[in-house]
Amino acid sequence: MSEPSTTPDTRPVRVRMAPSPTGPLHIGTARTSLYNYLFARHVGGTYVLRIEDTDQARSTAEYESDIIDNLHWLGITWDEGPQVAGGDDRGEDGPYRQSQRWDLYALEAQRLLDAGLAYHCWCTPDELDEVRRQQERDHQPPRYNGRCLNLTDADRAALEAEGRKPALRFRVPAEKVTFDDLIRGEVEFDNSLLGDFVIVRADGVPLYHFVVVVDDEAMLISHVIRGEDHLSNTPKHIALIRALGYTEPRFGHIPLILNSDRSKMSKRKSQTAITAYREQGYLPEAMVNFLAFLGWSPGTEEEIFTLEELAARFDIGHVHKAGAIFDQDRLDYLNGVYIRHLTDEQLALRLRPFLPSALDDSSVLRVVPLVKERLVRLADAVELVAFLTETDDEVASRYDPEQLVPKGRSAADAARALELAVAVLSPLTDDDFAADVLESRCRNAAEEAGWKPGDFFRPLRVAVTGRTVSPPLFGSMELLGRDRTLARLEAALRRLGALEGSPA
RNA sequence: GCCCCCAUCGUCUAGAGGCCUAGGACGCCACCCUUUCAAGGUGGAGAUCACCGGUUCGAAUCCGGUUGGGGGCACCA
Repeated sequence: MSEPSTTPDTRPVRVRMAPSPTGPLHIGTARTSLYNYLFARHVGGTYVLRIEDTDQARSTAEYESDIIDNLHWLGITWDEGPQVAGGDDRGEDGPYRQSQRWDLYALEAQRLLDAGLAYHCWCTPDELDEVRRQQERDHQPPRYNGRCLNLTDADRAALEAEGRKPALRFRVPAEKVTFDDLIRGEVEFDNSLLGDFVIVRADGVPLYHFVVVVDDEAMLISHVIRGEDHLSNTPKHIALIRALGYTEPRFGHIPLILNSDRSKMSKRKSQTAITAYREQGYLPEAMVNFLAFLGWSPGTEEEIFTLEELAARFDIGHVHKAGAIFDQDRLDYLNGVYIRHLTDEQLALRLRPFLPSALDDSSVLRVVPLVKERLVRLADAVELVAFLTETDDEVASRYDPEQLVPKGRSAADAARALELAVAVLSPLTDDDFAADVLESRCRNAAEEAGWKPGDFFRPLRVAVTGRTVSPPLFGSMELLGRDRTLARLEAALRRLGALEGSPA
């Protein structure tokens, strides 16, 4: 087994995140980005963002924007790459989109070809498929059989004459490869099991395993921190690094985020797009805190950390080896914690985009104290305050005698409670219509009627909000205002009256 | 199939040979508070540290094997 020609650790710390814009920012990519960010910030290194868009057929500008926007949303910033700090591309080693770096790849591919370390391959997909199937039948590792390695010049000329374009295959040295993973320690692979792999497609497009190695060298990356799904690909990269005479970076493979069935987290089984969580009103602070703890902990019992605190504490050596299931309940809990930590003004600002524009800014601010302790996600506020923007008729259409009437009471009882409420509230002016006044009047009325407050309030709540679950009743009435509150109480009363008039 | 990685309550985790009759948090259950729902408070159930062997005076922690799970093996990334 051969040793790398250059020692790692001689470079200043530079890490990179290399998302592929073939889909919206994925939870797993976000977490890998976060760990790279924390690692870089912890040691004062440089963080590079590189867009891996060699697969032009699947990459789109929309996905690239989604990835960049959501990374920004999470608070993750990079020193070099596209839209640094939300502005222009910046950095000395750009461009930072692989689709703009093809000259470099072509040059490096030619070097390998000239040195005899790579060769043209004319095999068709069908032929390769057949070989693979045969190998499976023979219980052999599926790998390229080296057919085009032994072509004569005449063979080659004949194939070229047919007008066929060759792919370029890397000639993998049959040797054992060892590396010291930052998280897993010493790992050994036998590259003789690998088979020569394609590094440039027949149409001239360079492939991932090749470009990742070329770019990491060109961008002087010192530590490659990525998902465990790349662990088995690392020996390929190391073989390429050696063939090209590059410096071998340190590798660190972080555990995967898992579906509840412990398979790699996927769109099929989980919600994987960061955007989706953002749209439901998860806070970026909660998301970051949650993601950081999926595979890492500071080794104490503290669990609420800001991004800055995480960067100060983060230690790659404490990252777990085993995968972690994405636990929605825990995310929900953390999100609630972060929502409650916000000031009313901050929460109002965050809630603004989720609430209807019919609710003006000052109303949003007034609504905050009523909903703050009840929110898991920001979007939950929509249903909680819907009674404010719904018309009286819309609310009335929700009235259901089952809900209007408290357990163990009759419709007549419920009507009586509504009548009493109207009686004690209607004398109030609009200015006097404040929660504490409303509450004391209604409590007195309940007491005089011999009702438990909870039972008495039930028909009022349903009348005013159209729902059995609502923000605190009297604060809700205050926000609604005198006239609308009374109109709804009376509408509910009519509903109950109609009920009594009809046969049970 | 081949190669590699992994293994502490349902889940996220603490644990770096004695501090562990295994701690915290989420979730769950009960009670308290209470105008609904939440939030908050108190308490509880929940892990023979996957299994088997070894090393050691002593192992959740070190070693080997077994089992189970996962990942990778593309002219995708």
